[in-house]
Amino acid sequence: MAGDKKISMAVIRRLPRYFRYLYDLIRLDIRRISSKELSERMDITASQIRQDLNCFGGFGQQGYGYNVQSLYDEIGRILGVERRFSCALFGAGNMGNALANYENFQNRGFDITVIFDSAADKVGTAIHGIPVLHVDGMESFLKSKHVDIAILTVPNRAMPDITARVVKAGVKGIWNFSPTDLKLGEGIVVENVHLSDSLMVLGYRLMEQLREDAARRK
Amino acid sequence: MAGDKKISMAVIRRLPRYFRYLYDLIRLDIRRISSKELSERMDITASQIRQDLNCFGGFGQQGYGYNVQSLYDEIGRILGVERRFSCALFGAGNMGNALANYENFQNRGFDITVIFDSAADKVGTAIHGIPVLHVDGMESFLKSKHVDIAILTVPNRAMPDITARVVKAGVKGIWNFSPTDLKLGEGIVVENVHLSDSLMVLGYRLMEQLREDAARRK
DNA sequence: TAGATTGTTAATCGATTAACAATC
DNA sequence: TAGATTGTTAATCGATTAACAATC
Repeated sequence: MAGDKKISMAVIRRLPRYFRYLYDLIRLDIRRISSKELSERMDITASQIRQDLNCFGGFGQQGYGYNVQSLYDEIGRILGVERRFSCALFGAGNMGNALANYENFQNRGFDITVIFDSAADKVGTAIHGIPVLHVDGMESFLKSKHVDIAILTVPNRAMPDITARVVKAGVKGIWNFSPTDLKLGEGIVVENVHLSDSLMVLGYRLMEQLREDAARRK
Repeated sequence: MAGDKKISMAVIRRLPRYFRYLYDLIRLDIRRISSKELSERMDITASQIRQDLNCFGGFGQQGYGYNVQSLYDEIGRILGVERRFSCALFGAGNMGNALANYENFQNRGFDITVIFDSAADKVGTAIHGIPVLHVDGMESFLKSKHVDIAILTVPNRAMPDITARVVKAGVKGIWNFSPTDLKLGEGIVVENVHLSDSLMVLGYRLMEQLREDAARRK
């Protein structure tokens, strides 16, 4: 049922993955798919797929399965790909550069409208056509342009100041690339991309794997 | 007990976070901490902290708590920060550039020893002192230099070819920045960084938040 | 010793999987 | 109609939280 009951984060985090797989199916010109077939492609159980989708509504048809295009559209709608968010990128370093140049965010409804930095040689330039302004002037820009999301790629030491200021200026979402964990009040949504954490987990799992390989060889 | 029973991924993914918080405590010159105090800082339950740590051994002391430095050392050891992995970076685009310039991976024991690309204007140059070689020659390099990890920042269309080749050349871990989900055999460890997925989840949660805000205002 | 806090077992909660009646 | 496959309920599994005896 498409009720209003709270959807669990576990389900939400799987939605973009469904979205990607369905897009692939469309490109392969596959028109319909059963939870069974999809489960084999995605390597999750058919049960989970049906449970997940039924959090949002009955998108399938008994005896038939799911129409690929309409399921894709539905999940896109749930993820809100048609709405647009205005984003400000903080930090014009290497990661900031990479994100500013990444076309894909546009397609997903995220417009990076400004980049803030404090380095004199960067302020006044543009990256991928996006103007780089001095961070001192963020408040008036964020408020007047109604920026929804701050993308943070600033050094750790700058984090407390920057986060406090963007939140005060009305930003509601933060995409955080710094290792700092943000402690913010209610009503601010934070999504972390902790690259070092991810790499360390890879390292742990790799060591574990190598230990297993060694044990098997014995 | 420091047994050999399989540690769950949920626990492993929390380890880098403990590691970061303990490092912060060291810098604050805090010598000991109880699970209660740490739980308040990290916003998780004290019970969970004690359960997590006890997967690996009894690091604390009744009536005292945990010694910050030695707990930091223990978790570092579990995460294997002292071992070194040899990494090859594929793709000298914006993301590749950002990763090549990121000092922090070195500190965590990951050495990027080579960058592979196919663009004539990039091959033969160096990024952050790391040589950019043509991707055609990857096999001999990967094998002779015993590369452990491939960091993939290549376009989607190049993924099937590149992954097949790095695995064949003996790479055991993949840090994947492309939206492609890798389907690999047993024994290859893959850690994904799906930036678009993360951003879409942020978008979903933000819409949800805005709906709640609107409901509250009524 | 008394107080504090761990290590660990038991209880609870939530997420995943299995089963099957409903229905296309 | 018969076969297929969903939507949904029930069972299982695993992770989190609570409780408390052990012990510093």
